[in-house]
Amino acid sequence: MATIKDVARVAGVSLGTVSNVLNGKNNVKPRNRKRVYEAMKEVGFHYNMTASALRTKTTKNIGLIIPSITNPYYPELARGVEDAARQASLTVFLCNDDRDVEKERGYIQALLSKGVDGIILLKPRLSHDELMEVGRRTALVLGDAGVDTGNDFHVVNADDIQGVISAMNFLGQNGHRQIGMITGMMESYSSQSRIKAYRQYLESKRIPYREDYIIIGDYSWKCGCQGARKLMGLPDPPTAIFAANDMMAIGAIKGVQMMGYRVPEDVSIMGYDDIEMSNLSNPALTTVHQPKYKMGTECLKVLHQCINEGTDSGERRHITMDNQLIIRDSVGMVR
Amino acid sequence: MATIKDVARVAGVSLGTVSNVLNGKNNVKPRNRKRVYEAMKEVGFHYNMTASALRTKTTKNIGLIIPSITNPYYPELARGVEDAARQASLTVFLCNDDRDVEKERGYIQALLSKGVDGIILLKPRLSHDELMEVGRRTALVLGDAGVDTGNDFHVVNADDIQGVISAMNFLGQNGHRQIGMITGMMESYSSQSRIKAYRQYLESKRIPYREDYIIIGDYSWKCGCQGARKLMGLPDPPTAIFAANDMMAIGAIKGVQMMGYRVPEDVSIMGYDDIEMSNLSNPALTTVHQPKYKMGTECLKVLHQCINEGTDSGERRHITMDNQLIIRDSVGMVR
DNA sequence: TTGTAAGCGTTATCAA
DNA sequence: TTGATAACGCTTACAA
Repeated sequence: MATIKDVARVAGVSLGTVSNVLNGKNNVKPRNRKRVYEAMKEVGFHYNMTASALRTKTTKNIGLIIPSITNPYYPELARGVEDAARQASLTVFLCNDDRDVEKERGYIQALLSKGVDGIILLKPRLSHDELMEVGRRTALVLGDAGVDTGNDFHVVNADDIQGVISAMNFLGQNGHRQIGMITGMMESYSSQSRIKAYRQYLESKRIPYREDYIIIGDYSWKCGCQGARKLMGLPDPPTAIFAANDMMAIGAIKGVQMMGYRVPEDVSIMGYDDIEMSNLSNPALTTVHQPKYKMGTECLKVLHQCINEGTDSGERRHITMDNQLIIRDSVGMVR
Repeated sequence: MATIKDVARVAGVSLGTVSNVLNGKNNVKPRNRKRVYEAMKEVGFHYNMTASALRTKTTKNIGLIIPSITNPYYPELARGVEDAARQASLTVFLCNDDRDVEKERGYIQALLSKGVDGIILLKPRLSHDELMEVGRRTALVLGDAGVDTGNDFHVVNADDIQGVISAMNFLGQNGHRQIGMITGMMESYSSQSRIKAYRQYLESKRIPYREDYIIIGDYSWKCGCQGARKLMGLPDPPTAIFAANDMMAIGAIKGVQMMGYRVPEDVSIMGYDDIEMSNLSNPALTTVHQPKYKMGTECLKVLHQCINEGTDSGERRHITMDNQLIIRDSVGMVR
């Protein structure tokens, strides 16, 4: 493998000069610059970023840690960070941690040891202290992180409260007061804030909270299907079902249809996320759009700033992205 | 940042000894090994893989280049390579090339320069020669690659011919002889082989090939929707529609339903891929299952062998994975 | 504007 | 079993 040394020799210039043309410095005589380019071609030179990284302590690599790319929420987000990373000449390591602390820790250690310039960590499970330590070692941006992050981290969140409230409001406007909910896993921060917002809405409308209207789900469509069936099996079933993500909502549609109910004539279904498939369910799903791609680009933008400023510049950015109600066909007036 | 030099000093041993314990060599006295560990803790040592990579010329990083992670075919495949990579202590760079040669080339150059130990490239667009050059510089595994790869590369393919034939056979068994097809983009190798297999089936059954039964699609559900509508608008519409992927098939279901047709009573719809959503369409989609996750793990397995053997060990592996017909509810007997 | 040389943090070779 | 030392391929003072 040819190195800059070979290039220098062939071009009849010094190492430093070759390095300078490689780095686009303008303190090189055109004549020499040309010679260097020719020599590079002649010897078949390939730049070695590892060596550069060792010297400069920057790899132009970043890590993206998400629960799982197979969760339909994440491909778009990942694409967002990737596109923005590409623009910033960064390459991204993709890591799926399955929301498992051990895996998360493992990936972070690996990334750190590989010298990434920064890490975007979604739905972090690590303790505050551990995260602080990571933040000391590299640029760190948290996504979909809990409130307990205080002002210690850069955070990009979707506004779950606002999203849930607008969904509930729309249900309310359609006359629904008996609203069942299928939640996500309760250890998830966003599940908790979604259910909190649900209760908040109920209180504001003086609608009593009913334990039996709550199904704890796991974000899978099967769960949505079963959950909806359980809800509709109640002696006093809800007139609307709000699922904490679209997969479960689509499962819920399937579930109630299997029982012979029509959507939305007999029961309304509201989703959350607005994944591509929501257009395609039958009826098309009314849901809350999360700006997934935008969240990805935003995460990278913050990370990039963070990298350029150095880790320890005082201010921590806190970005909250708005969600938007998407009205399609799965919610109707209460019968 | 503490280095092994600091560790060595504090532990009162030499650099080499520290390196040896770090690399799990057993030629270190237990006593010294213990001292080293203590010293590492004391000085807060963090292993620097960049330095190691420079010296050993192996980064434990690999690249995965796919068209786009937002295409529902790829998350599962990516997860497969990631899981297998994790087991092999490899970290993976994710690159979306949108099937654009320039982007593909750009990513490959970047990965090469970053010293990846290998690259998994799906649906390659580069010329044979360029790919050969890449293969000379790093371990290379091609996925979903055309036939023109000859015996020059390691290749993992799904058996499109067999998959399409079994789908067509099933349609045939249900009495269908007028079968419309919505293809993928024609520059895609797998689109071509799918349509080839379609024609092959027709010939074998002595069914004339009809140009007007072919819609050129782009793998999007919208296209499936429009395509199906066009097909059903024909004076002599098909009794079954075979879409080259599930997204288009689900779009097709939606499209024909909008026209008032029932699936499968009035027209049957067959998909391809078996993405998770196919369970959820209404009716549930009959389709051909592609072992996406398995393809991912298989790609990595081959790459890993390839890395361990060195690039130039003669034999090129060629793996073809079977597809499997999944019978659900969108195909029925011809009326 | 160019050349020289030190150094980034490891691993590997060789001698002790 | 250990220690000293030379790489690995680049960047960056500093000197010329």
